[in-house]
Amino acid sequence: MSTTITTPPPNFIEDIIEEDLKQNKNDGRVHTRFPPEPNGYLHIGHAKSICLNFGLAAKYGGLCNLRFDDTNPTKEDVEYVESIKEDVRWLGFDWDDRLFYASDYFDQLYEYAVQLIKAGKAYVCDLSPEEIKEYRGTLTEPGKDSPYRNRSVEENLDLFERMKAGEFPDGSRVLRAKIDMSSPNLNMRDPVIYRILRATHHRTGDKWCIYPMYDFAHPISDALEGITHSICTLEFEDHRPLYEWFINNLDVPSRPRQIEFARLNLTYTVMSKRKLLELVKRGIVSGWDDPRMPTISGLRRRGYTPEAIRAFCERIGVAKANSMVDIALLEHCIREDLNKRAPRVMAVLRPLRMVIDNYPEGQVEWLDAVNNPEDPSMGTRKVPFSRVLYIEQDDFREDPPPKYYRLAPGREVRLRYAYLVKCTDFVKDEKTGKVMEIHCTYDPDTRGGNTPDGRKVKATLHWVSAPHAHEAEVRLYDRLFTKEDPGAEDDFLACINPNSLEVLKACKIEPSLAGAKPGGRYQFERLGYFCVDPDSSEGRLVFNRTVGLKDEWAKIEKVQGGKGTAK
RNA sequence: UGGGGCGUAGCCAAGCGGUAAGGCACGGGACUUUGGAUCCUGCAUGCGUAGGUUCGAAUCCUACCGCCCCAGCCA
Repeated sequence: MSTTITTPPPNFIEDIIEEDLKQNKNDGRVHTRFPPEPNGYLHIGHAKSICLNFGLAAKYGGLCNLRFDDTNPTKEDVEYVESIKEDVRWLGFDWDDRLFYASDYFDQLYEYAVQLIKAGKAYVCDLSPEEIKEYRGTLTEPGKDSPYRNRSVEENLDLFERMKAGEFPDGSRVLRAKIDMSSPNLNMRDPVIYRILRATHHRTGDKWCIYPMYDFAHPISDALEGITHSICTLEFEDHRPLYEWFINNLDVPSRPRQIEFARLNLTYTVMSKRKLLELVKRGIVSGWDDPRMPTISGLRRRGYTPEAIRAFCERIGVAKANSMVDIALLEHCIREDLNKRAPRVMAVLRPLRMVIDNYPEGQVEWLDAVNNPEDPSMGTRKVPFSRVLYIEQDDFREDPPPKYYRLAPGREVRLRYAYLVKCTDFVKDEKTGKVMEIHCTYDPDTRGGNTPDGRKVKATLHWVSAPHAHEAEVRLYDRLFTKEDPGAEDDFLACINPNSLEVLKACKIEPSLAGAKPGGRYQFERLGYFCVDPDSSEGRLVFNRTVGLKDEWAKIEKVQGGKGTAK
């Protein structure tokens, strides 16, 4: 029962595809595409779309293209295309030789525009941007025809040719589709399909000074690639009639169908590229790959796995209702994955010195520790034990609150894989009142943590042998925003969490970690999952906390209204 | 007060006329050398509201209510 593979519930897009397949539309082909604009880094919301598009293709034995929607050179950059390719690949998807760019089709797009003009279905309009807006009408009032709407085919052809040739200044003229200025759908009120824009394109350089609009380029690009199901987000629903208008009025090689689904929203973060860019530009985060960012590169650096992200995308489902997914689900997915795969290791984040008074000075024992109790094939390792250790400050209380069953004066606990120790004394700094050191005695009969007499202890603590410990820096992350839906605030920057990053510089880690490589993921026992940050250097490792372990005590403490140093 | 969508538990989400899947979260318990993991267990007489059709309605019909999107030469 626990091993049943949970198949994701069918979604409405699969229903549509299966119906199309049944009717043998598109000769039974399924061909999707993921069409990012290279104007920012990919985020978890894009991951949903990527998993959907590539997943659908895989499920139905079809193909999925990667196509950059690069029709606006003023906002796009190669930096972004490179990062996008890397992220899609990292997520585990492969577009084989089907890497395309809308800019690949600029020549054909131009010819299609000419085709429209010749059919009397497009015209060059000299209205200024402000005038076009006025003529468009409002939500409740129809627009009115442009005075240039009835130019002759010849004049339009000539003008459009000259637009291309660079004879007119930016913004002075546009090419418009001639549809219906009184349509209740604003997108159908003679939409602009080409504008004059002197900008260097990251791929076509200065070859063009006119660029097609999304609404024109997208359906044609889809058709040229033989896309069968063109999946996009809800805000394009109103554009579907226009998408279909181009498909129906142009001599294109195939007839793709647009389907819309609800984009992903996650609690306690923002997903708009504009807002993410702002966080980067203002230096609120260290970059697009800051581990607090919901970007793919941020999640990767944070220690998330592609498997966890894919599992998440599968569980959230695909539907048309706007929704906001609890970030706890994402955290659940990474814990679930790492629990099975991450080697366990002991690390002390906030060290407290423990001296075992009856343990022989200078003696060292190398004890066996299990690498992953979830997976015996991962084997065991040796960890050094000695007279002086570090334990977590939070694992000792001078006055233990109710339900606290870690170390306290007179109490006995187990040191994981080592011995049972009893606290006999502790040293306090007179000025600060802070506990500086604790003294214990150990029971030699409990080697390995076993109790031959059947004696029970309520707590098992992690520890690191002081003389053998390596030092490391650990970065603890918390949610970037204090509000569930920062995007809904007047100023999303006003609810930035000032404590979203805490850097601990003097952490103690067990020596087996010495050779850890950037990207390596571990469970620090009892603390959480951590991964080695690229900032690590030869002798000094830097770890990012991916996610904490579930923490029963933290819950208890919270309802007790306790202080607690952790978190 | 134009058009396009969407309303099933705290959050996602199945359900397609035969009597409300699943996951997350949350609560209870078992087990435990991680207060982890795992395992049991509880959690919508109810599907935005009100009517109607039907032996039977979350599913069909009508009306109403609420939320989202659209007036870029952005995508």
